[in-house]
Amino acid sequence: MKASKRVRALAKEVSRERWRNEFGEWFRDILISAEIMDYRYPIKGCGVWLPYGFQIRKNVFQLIRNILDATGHKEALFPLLIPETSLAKEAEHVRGFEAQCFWVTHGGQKPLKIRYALRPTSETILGPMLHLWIRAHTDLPLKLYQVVTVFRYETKATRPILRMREFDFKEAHTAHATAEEAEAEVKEEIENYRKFFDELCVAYKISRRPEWDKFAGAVYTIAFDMLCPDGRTLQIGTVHNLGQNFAKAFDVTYEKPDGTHEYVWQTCAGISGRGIASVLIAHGDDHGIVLPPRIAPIQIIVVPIPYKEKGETVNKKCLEVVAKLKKAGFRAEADTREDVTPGAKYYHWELRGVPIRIEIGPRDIENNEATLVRRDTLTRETCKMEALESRLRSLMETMTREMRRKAWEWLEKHTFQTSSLEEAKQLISERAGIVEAPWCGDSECGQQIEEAVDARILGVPEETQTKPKGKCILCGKPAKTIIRIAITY
RNA sequence: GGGGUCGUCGUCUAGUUUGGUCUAGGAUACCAGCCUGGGGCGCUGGCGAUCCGGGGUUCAAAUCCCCGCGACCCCA
Repeated sequence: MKASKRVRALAKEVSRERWRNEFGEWFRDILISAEIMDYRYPIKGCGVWLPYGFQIRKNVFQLIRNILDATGHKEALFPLLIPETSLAKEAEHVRGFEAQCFWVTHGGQKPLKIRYALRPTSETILGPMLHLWIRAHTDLPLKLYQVVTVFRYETKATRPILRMREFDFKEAHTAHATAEEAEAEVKEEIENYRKFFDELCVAYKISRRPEWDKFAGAVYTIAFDMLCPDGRTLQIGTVHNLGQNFAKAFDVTYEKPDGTHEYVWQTCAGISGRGIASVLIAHGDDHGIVLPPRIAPIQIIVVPIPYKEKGETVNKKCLEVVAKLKKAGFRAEADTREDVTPGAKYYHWELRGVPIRIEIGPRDIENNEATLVRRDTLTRETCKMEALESRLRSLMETMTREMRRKAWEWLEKHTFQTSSLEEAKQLISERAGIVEAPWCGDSECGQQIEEAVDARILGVPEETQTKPKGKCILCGKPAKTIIRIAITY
């Protein structure tokens, strides 16, 4: 057992056997052992973000905040409670959400006259306020976002981070004067999310969800999906064009320059804690998680390799290096625990995904060097002390680039094109990944495809304009589009 | 919505079929000390479980029955 572990550790390719073959268990274990989330809270679907996980989460939040700020979105904070009367205003919306709401029914001992829902999403919270705030075209566009937790009463398959009853939500809400502006905003949100996931080095497919699977109350829904190692996809971000549906429900109108009035055009977009999960999943291996330097709470861990009487010198050197790196803007720390061997420290920090490890021992000091180890490849190199900072900077860039490339390669390798229903079925049953096939565009037919292959239709590719060749995979009529099919989380 | 499997130290697990030998065993983690130190070192000692919660059957329940909570899987 120990021998095989050692061999694995020193092998050229970092092992991903468990990551691939026992993904569910791998993910669960990693959350606890890497100290990201403790899911043992006594309510189903609720978990505790542990300090290390919370720090990752914080860095991811900062990333999305920066991106939204840069496109003129203003952060705000709306209330948690929704009066039932508000939730009920948009017919489709309430139909989609009322069954998954937690309801506040009492104040103290007294039953409430009007029940309150804990927000499952916030469109109907914005509604009454937009009605008050928006008077004229000069008030538009209005671009807001908030970072909150939302609540959905999942009855069955809850999973840590992937499907929780309480989960964090970075939701953007916008209102515009024209349909065209709303449409442009949707494009902008998609670009924002691209940037976001590119920074996280996560690979994704962007699909226009089919009619029967769009957001309740939206005109259309664009979704980002990633592929998990077990061949199932995970929805990690959505952008919705709401048209005037909510504006009509909440009577949100504005005065045009010519004095007439019109309902506003709205969009909304959201990314949940799954955004964090996507990073953990995309880059994981049998040693643990691998964090892109951009979001790693600790970017560099310095491990002293003390030898008997030289222990003092080595530790001193390590602390010196850390101080220097901190000054240079790196998030660096030294692991000077005395009762833990260097090897144990390697495993400890690899599990937690620290991008770069620096080892400093007597040999390094003698040569005025440090030994650097990359977390993604576990490859070693030595570096002269005076070149350390620039080398670390370039290493981090290289790592980020290669992690991104590796993730995309993996996604593409598990995306299949076929025009045969049998083959699609086969691929899906093998959990091979995402299947792309020609489709006639008919909803009825689409839902029959879902049944036939026993999987979900993610939708029509949004990022490419691939012309479909041939006939619909099911009914044989001329194909109008490509659809993506996969087993989903 | 329907069906199934399961719940034992922090974690993983033995014991449950056939109630008594369980004062619940092991591994790992944790704590103390010694020894080490370029990939999970070793040794010694220690802490740690009213067996998910509640009720029932029985002389006797981790073990059988019922309800609840929670986890996992399959089907719709």
